[in-house]
Amino acid sequence: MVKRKKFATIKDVAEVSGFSINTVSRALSGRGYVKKETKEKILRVAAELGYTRDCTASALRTRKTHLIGVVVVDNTNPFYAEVIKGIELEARNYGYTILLVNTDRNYENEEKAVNTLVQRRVDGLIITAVQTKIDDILRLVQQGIPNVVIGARFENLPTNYVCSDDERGGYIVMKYLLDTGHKNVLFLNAQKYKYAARVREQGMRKALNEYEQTLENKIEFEVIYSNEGFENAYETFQMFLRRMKKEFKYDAVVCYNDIFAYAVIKLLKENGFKIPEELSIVGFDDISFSSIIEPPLTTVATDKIRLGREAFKSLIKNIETGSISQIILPVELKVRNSTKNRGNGNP
Amino acid sequence: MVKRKKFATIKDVAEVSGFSINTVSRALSGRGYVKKETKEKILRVAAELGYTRDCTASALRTRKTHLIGVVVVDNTNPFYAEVIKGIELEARNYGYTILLVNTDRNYENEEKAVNTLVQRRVDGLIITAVQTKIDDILRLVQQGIPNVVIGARFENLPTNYVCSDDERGGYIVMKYLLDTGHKNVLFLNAQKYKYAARVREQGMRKALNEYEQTLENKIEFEVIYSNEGFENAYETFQMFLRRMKKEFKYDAVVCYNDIFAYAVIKLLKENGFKIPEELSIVGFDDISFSSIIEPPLTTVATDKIRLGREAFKSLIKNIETGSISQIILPVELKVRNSTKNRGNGNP
DNA sequence: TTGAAAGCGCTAACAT
DNA sequence: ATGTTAGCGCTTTCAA
Repeated sequence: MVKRKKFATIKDVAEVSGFSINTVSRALSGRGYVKKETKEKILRVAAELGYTRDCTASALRTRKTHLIGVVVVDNTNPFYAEVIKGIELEARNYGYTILLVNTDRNYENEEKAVNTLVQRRVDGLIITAVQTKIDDILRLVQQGIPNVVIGARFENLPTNYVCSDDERGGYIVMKYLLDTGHKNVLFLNAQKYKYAARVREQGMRKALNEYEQTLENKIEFEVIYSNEGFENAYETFQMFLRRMKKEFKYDAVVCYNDIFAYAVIKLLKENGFKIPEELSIVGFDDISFSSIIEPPLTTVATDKIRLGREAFKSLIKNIETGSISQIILPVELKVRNSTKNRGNGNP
Repeated sequence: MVKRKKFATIKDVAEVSGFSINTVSRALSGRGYVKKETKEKILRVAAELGYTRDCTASALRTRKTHLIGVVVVDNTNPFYAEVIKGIELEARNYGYTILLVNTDRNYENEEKAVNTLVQRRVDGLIITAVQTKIDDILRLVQQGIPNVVIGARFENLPTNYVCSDDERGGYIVMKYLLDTGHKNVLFLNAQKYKYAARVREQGMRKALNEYEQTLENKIEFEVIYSNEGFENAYETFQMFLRRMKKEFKYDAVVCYNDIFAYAVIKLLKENGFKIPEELSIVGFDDISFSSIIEPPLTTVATDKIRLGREAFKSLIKNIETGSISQIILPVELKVRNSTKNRGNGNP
């Protein structure tokens, strides 16, 4: 085995170069005055010795680790994967490195994650919360530890958050469906403890109300709820289909996210439904597979990389200036082939 | 703004509890002798003061950060996403936290990533290498910094690696196609600087040779190469199709990975081919969408979460004992609906 | 069973 | 422009 070599320290560099520890420190960090030739010599010696700064030491001294904690429900979920990518990209730009922890949708894990990250003295945290409980986040706020929550809003709290405009997302989906002549809409939503689940439904109902008031037109709208994940959605929708038997009357199924939509599409195909001929399917998130699946999925898109970048920028601003930012990113309906115009809509 | 509170230190706990710093340290870390009542009192005081251990300080003193660096080409790639998940899961079990850095398939980024992680004094690194150049990894080995490479083998070097049995993967794919009566096989491979690209092709050729020797049966086998990613594969295959025009004669297209396969399926569908009626498609990796895409994709599966876990365990073993492990995980052909038996095969 | 003191590698205040 | 010194919060001898 190759024995791990001890790293050279600034002390070593000082001894070899003949300057003091302090001068070496200033030369290497670029802070403070050093004569040009001195600096050159020090840098040369440092290179010879294979010196690399020890971040653990400078972190202890300066109380800045340049580390940020990223707590996420599941990094394999394509939505979070892109958010993480955005965070990491921006963090790297700013000289930060991210500590990644998954919670597997479990609040206890989330709490543990936050605790270990605090122990590690991260400069701040970005959290996509499980949302069944938020005590851990409240505690962070109370302790004054910089943090940004992604995908949920705490309306009355002075906390940073970044999320997409989910109410508008729900609104534009419903409006689009009504405008294209759909009369029977089913919403396969996620559980309501999720912020996005609540407001997407709100947005849809808002569009529905507006439409019904202007047109005196009766629309069927039903909502069912599923736990997260392809399997759960598949099972929930399968049960629903069975209960409906032949009386399945919907001409559109809106799904809480694209993964739900994949489950719905799969089941409907298996049951002989033609999409979009017989009914339309809509998702949320526009994850990358949605454009290559069959049929390509109509969905409400958010720029997930941007979501991540904004979250990081919001965090860094909070770290540096203490200012709070609450950011809502725009959404956009991507109309693809899983929906079609059924005529006779709102002109 | 809520001012960030200074964290309580063991010194604070010592003063309040009336014991020495050292005793407090032992009580809190669990190392060394402390009387039961003393310990209880100390723990109580620590809790009152909201004490949390400062990892940056203990890392400096003990030279163990309990941090590991994970360098990955792109965390949004479903393959790597699962590998990361496996690493993170196992790391969390062992009290380690992962630092994640993307390289965007760029060697310079990989080198920078390795350098910053070394500066941060991670206890070890897990790297899915870009593979255009491996100097950075050689340097790690030479410096005696524990590391594990995922997905590539350095045959003559005493380095840790974990990969799947790609040669066998190629072999079983080709064997399966021949056994099910395919006569014209196209392989849309990745560029050959990739280890997996080379050995998958080798495995396929091996099966081909065995078959031709026993049966005196002539099989057409052609290989084309694409850069990584859906778009590149799409473009490469599109060019190929155009060049072929109407003379596209293959009854099977094997793809370097599932993402390539999605591109191929999309293009073939767009050009009116029926899958699997007219030709079979096979991928590698079995990422989660492969079972829900249309048609469900036949592919060579590896347990990616396990790949990640094994990588971490290999790393930790190397850190603790210095032993080298080279692990090759089994592969399995998942036959789904993108392939079919064309009869007249090897009985 | 507990305490005193040194020191990990770095930075920052102050002195020269 | 450079050096001296103290100290970040913890662990680790060693001594009591």
